[in-house]
Amino acid sequence: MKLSRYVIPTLKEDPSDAVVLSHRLMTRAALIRRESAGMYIYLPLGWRVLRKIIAIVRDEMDRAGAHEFLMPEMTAADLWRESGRWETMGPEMFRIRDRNGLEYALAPTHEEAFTAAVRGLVSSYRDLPLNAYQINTKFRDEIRPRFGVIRSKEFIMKDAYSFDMDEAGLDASYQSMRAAYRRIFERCGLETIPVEADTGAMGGSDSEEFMVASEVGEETLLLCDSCGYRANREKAEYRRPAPAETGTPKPLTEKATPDVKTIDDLTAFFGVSADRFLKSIVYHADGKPVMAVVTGDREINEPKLARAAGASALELAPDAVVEEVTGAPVGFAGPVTRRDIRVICDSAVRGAVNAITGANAKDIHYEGVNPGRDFAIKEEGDITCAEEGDACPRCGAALYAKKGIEVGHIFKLGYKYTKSMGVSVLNERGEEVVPIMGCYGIGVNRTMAAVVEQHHDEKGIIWPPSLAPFDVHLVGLGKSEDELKETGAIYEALRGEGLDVLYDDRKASPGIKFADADLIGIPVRVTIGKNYFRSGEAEVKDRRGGDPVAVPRKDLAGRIRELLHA
RNA sequence: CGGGGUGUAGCGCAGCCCGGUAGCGCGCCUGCUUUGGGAGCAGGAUGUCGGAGGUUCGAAUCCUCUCACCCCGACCA
Repeated sequence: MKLSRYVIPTLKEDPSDAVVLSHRLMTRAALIRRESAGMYIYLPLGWRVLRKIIAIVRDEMDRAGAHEFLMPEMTAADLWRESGRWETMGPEMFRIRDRNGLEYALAPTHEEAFTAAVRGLVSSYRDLPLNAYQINTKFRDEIRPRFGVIRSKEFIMKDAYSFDMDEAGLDASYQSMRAAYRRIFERCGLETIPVEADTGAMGGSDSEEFMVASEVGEETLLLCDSCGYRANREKAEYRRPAPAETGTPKPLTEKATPDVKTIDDLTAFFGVSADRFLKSIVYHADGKPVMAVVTGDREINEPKLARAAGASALELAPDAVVEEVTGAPVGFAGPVTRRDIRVICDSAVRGAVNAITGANAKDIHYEGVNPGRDFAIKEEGDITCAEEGDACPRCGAALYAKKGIEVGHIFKLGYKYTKSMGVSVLNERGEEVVPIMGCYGIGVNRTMAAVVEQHHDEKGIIWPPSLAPFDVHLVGLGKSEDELKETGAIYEALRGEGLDVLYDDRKASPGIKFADADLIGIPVRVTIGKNYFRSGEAEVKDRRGGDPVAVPRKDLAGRIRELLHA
């Protein structure tokens, strides 16, 4: 490709709206342009990279025995009503109507669509296992699109759905996808950390996310180097320390605490550490109020709480609801006073002695609160977040935290969709069996951004050869007609060798050409300039680093190949 | 949705407080000279100052409404 005829509007300055590095570099290197909030144009260069990623994903999925489909993006509302998600998906799902008033969703995911499709395609155990996938656009009305292509309203996802006769089959499908994912990310030059994950709104059991460690990651991972435990903070467990305070129980007393509401206020007011308090927060779990009680030094983990409550939607209750169920303004809630509200306690609450908690009355707290004596613990479980420094649930070593970008997610779905949507096949004995599902996603655009986050320097992107938009960046510095002709001949010769060449044939200064080459980040740069016209040796430079090497023309293609495979 | 902020040339920004013919840098076009790490000189083009309404002799600037976008918090690949 001749650069003078291509569309590569590189930018010298950072775009003002880009805060993360991958977004800045991808915009400056002319891979993407923002179209509007959360929507991006992929320029020819960016689309080439996406296609490389897609090709790797497709190759590995096919190798793992999955079958590629192409599903409609517009999915009929009835499909979603069958699974019950038309009601539960919420505003994240774009909903539209046709001229007759029929309702559709712009698919944010395709469980229903694939389940319905497979329902009509399989009838016998001989048809299973089946793993169906597609590489297609997803639409999500994100609360807040962010970080360029990392979180957008419209993105390309590879989503796969496996159907098996039984759990053993599902496990085999799951493990096969797990292996394929490892290969995919490895081939993309991405170092990923697989972590245990929550299954979220899709519902299911086993679940792993593939994370790319990055400061701009929106996920927090808790990791243990000593035993290899790795989990998303939403899911991470931790070993509880033995209760520190084991004094004798004191009587329950009221204490006036005017305007003392937060744990920070309380530690200052009482002059004791945060773990001495029982923090009581009122949530709405599927619209019903639930009080979560944890020790004051801990953060409530909402996914864990939702699971403990058996709720699919969980959010902080509005202040008015808090006042109604506790009889006090926000800041004075507690589990002691009898109220008609469901209470879920963290497992650390049971060990508390002489704790302090809200008295469900304005400006009053209780001291000397002893669980079991002053209130009954009816429901308890782990509903708090693990923190850096907590003990690993497996080996007890200290966990440490890292930020990560989620690029892939695999999980065992179970029977949720096959049951609700009535999928069944006949087994060997002619009995109806409901298949069990697994579900596997990769964010293609996000993968691209994650690669840029992981592979760059101060000058620009450094593409892994497997994803690079071109193999070689040929910089022509010649001026005379003969020199231009000679450079053009080298360009054609390299193309003839089967290399993808981006030929900078512009009439521009060397500085501009080198700067653009560094910014765009094609793995090998070949310069045809003074040295070549003097000695017949081209300058070959590895974008990853190292000094340029002089290479005779006849050895060029071979040398380039070596670098691409290094 | 709550909190903070920004909309002025393709990009990055100044001008706004204190109203008076819209500017700078980069990029773009023409010519000459240059050119192995973002060249020089000369000339040139480009704006409904986000939109609507208002105040005023006069609005990028003041007022009201509105739209869009960005950043910080609740969702997920």
